Amino acid sequence: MNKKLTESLENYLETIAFLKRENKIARVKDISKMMGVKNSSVNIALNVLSERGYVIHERYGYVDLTERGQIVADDIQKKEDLLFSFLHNILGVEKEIALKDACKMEHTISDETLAKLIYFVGKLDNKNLKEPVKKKTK
Amino acid sequence: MNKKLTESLENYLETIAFLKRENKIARVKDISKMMGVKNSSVNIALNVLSERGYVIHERYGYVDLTERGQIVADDIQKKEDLLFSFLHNILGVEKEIALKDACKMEHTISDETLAKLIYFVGKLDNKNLKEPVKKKTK
DNA sequence: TTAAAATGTTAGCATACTATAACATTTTAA
DNA sequence: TTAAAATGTTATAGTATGCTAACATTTTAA
Repeated sequence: MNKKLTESLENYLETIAFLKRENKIARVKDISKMMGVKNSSVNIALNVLSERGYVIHERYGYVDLTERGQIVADDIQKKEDLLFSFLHNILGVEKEIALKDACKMEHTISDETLAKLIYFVGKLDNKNLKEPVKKKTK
Repeated sequence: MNKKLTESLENYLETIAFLKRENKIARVKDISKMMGVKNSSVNIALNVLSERGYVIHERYGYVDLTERGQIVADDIQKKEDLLFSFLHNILGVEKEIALKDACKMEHTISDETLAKLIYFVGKLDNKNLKEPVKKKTK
């Protein structure tokens, strides 16, 4: 059985995915710097993520995501992007705050809410771009 | 200095406030039952909340909120209500899931996002109730 | 090519939260 | 009014997360 990842572990995956996109590789030091934690904390997290099949990490070597780890990272990134866009572009929340809020919410939002939000955002776009909104008749 | 409360401690305050509203009083057993934890866990949380001035709890007696505790509980409840309403009434997320999501988000949403959401919900209501929406002219 | 610097790892400790089990107090009902 | 039941508390332990300090390895630059 595979327990759900904690928020912290999800953040490690997300960070590793980001570093791989940016630098092609991810190192312990980059991860700790980006996340504001110590190398030792990164190591411990990596051990857990390795055991559970989300990352590959050879001693003193680079850190890589397994397919399973990449899938989780992509999923979270997708949530973050949508939440950030909703908060910033639709609600008008300031960039930094919108990002901070999105980074917390991405770990807790349910698939159902995510789906509804995607639909809602799409509908809003249509309204704004294509036609005036009609009052819904009861 | 007063550190921010953890999500867990905020939940204890929220539950105590709920029980006081419903039953006039809050007891350790009611709290543990509602939160799905053991009495011993409640006790430890109450000790922390007492020390930090959020609750009053005499040994073997009822649990009460200080003014400070009540203010925090009210604040969180306000956030929960707004988030639930947005998720359920506007996005159309099913009741139980909307509540579950709101109960997580209420601990992380920033004041800025909260304010923007209140404004947005108000605007939507106006649109739906008073007049068709005009496309915003650039 | 080797010593210093940079990076990575491990051991031991701290905080937050929850649980179980043993014990204490209060409430209840016979 | 007192024994049983209900409720509350404490001691001890486990999981998750982070830190510092000591140590190991790799990279670098002289």
